[in-house]
Amino acid sequence: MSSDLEVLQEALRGSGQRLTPQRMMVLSALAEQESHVTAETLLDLVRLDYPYINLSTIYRTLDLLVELGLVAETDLGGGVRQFELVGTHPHHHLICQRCGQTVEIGDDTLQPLRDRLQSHYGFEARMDHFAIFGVCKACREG
Amino acid sequence: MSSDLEVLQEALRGSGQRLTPQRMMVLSALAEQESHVTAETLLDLVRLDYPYINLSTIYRTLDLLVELGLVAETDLGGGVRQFELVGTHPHHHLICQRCGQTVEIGDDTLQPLRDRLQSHYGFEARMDHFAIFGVCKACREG
DNA sequence: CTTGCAGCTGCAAAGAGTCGCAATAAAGCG
DNA sequence: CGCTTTATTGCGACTCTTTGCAGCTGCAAG
Repeated sequence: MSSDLEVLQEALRGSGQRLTPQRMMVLSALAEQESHVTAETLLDLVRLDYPYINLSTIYRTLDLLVELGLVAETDLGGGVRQFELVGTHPHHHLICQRCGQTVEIGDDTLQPLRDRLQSHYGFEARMDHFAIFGVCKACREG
Repeated sequence: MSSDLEVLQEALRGSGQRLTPQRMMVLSALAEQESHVTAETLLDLVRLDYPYINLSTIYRTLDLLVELGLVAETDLGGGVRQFELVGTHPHHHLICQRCGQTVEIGDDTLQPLRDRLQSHYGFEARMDHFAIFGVCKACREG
């Protein structure tokens, strides 16, 4: 299915931006991933097809996709940012600061907060992929 | 008031760590600030008293203080991290991705989410200073 | 008061991400 | 199909932050 590419094309056209081979390759590499990827990983993946692509192009493309709401970015705590296509499987992470374990939670958990921000502040929160740090049950009891 | 130092001393003793002049200077510089500061700013402040302190000491001290829950760190989006003493004035930020404006919201807004994470997942979320990105009312209507 | 040893500090160098700029190449147009 | 405009690319330099290491120091036991 090429709907991702179509969405990209649409989004780019809408804001007067260009559909370049590099952008298509980045998006296609993203679409192949099951889970989060780093910029470095994407660089390697795209270089399989096109060895001349530059890391800053990857970053700029990712920034653009994030801005368009097509990609979610998250810092899961390791000092490296993770990127992921939005919409396929909306979720968030609880990260234990003691043991480092991460638990995935559904997007519906954040809906009440979203609603509240909307009604109280008129703010449309874009929480596509949140990382919430804290202490897990096991570590608190141990 | 020296309660910050007492808290620090207590916390350090508990985990077998040391109370060094550098750490005291960093904490004291933090305590003088009204609002967020960057590591670089802290470096300048501490160097007023002790010109030999190293930037990595600042970062390591901040990491430690964050781990102990005394300091909150936030990336407000500018690529530079902001640090702030916890407890004085718990708050969070809504940041508009269009116009860049930030709005401060009270900590109580996040309490329902905290409660939910606690009851559903046994997870004690540490959301000391959140940055929530999205689109503000003005930008959505304009 | 001295000593031993974690735990710190400062330094230098590596990682991660960003920026400015000249060259390139999409898209639209005739 | 070639031309023009202008966004985008690739590159190198730069910023912010982390890490490895060698030497130093707080602190508690002797």
